[in-house]
Amino acid sequence: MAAENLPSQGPRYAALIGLLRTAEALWAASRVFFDRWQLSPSQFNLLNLLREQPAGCSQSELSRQLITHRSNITGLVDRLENRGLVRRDQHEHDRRAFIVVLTPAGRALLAEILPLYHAAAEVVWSEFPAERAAQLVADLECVSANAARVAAAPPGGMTVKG
Amino acid sequence: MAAENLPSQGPRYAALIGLLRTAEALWAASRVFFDRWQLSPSQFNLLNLLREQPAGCSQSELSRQLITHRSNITGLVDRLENRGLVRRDQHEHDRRAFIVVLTPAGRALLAEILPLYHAAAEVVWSEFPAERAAQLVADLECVSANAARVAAAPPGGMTVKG
DNA sequence: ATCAGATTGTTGACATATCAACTGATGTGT
DNA sequence: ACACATCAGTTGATATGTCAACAATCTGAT
Repeated sequence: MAAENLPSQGPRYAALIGLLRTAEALWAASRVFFDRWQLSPSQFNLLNLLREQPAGCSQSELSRQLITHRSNITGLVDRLENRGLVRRDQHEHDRRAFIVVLTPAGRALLAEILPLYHAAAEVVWSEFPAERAAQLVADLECVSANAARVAAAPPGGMTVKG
Repeated sequence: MAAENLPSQGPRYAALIGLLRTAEALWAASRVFFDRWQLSPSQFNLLNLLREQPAGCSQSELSRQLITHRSNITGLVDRLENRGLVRRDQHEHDRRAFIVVLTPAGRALLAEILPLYHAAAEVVWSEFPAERAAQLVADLECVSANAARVAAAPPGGMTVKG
């Protein structure tokens, strides 16, 4: 009974488990951070994306850039619109589409958050020189790309062995 | 209008955004991986945790180890129990609690998954020597701990300035 | 022995995510 | 011009996550 449940079955298995756990912890920390403004990380990401695109964005374009499903954007924009942070404008040439834009209130909220966000980033990386932080992110992107590849085309065959 | 939306407002801000993005991508990749067995990453984590604790686990203990709310475990165990992968046994000394244990079917499913999971871990880390993979995870844990700290006690004061 | 305070698991309300199916509108090929 | 495919957004079903509130049970202090 002690021989069968090896705590770690290889350093790379352990590293992958650890990676997923810390990824989750990071996401949870960002949720705590944004709670002060009753914003979810997803809501912040959407607002921040709109800030970088002052002309606005269709919902489909938002879903592509946020790497999430179209249907997700509906409710996200609904709630942000109800709070007056974004607005749905009619698209000029396409009657199917909306253009989602930041309202002044949304822009003001971001102006309040971003300085604290930048300060938080400094603390988060305080033990790493900027280059090493960039290297860590690059390495993680490499790992993440490998993960996406192997998840889509797994090493044991398409589905189960068959 | 071009001077105001700087694409990156400092390397550490950019690194933090990149970190959260890749963390999300990693989690999404793991979801794709487990889809073949109609398992969510959370369901796999629960099963895998039970594998390491053959005597079973109360739901509260599961929630602590999986870093999630108690109420989450209820539905998670419900669905796994409906599929016959885990079982709720009565706790001997505490009539409030259940002991959740793997069924033989759950153990068999893990035995099918784990070799593929190990193989996937090898591919994911293929460009990194094992030591460097461990270093990356250690660095990420450090960053993640800093993030949790700064999220809970933000640098700009408790709530907003005031 | 009893009562106050924790703890366990469930429930309900809600936010976020997936996917399939649907309505309209746009585009394209013949 | 018409048929067909594609795309935009919404909706409903479901899974996952948060939190607050509740009943039942355990624990400890008096």
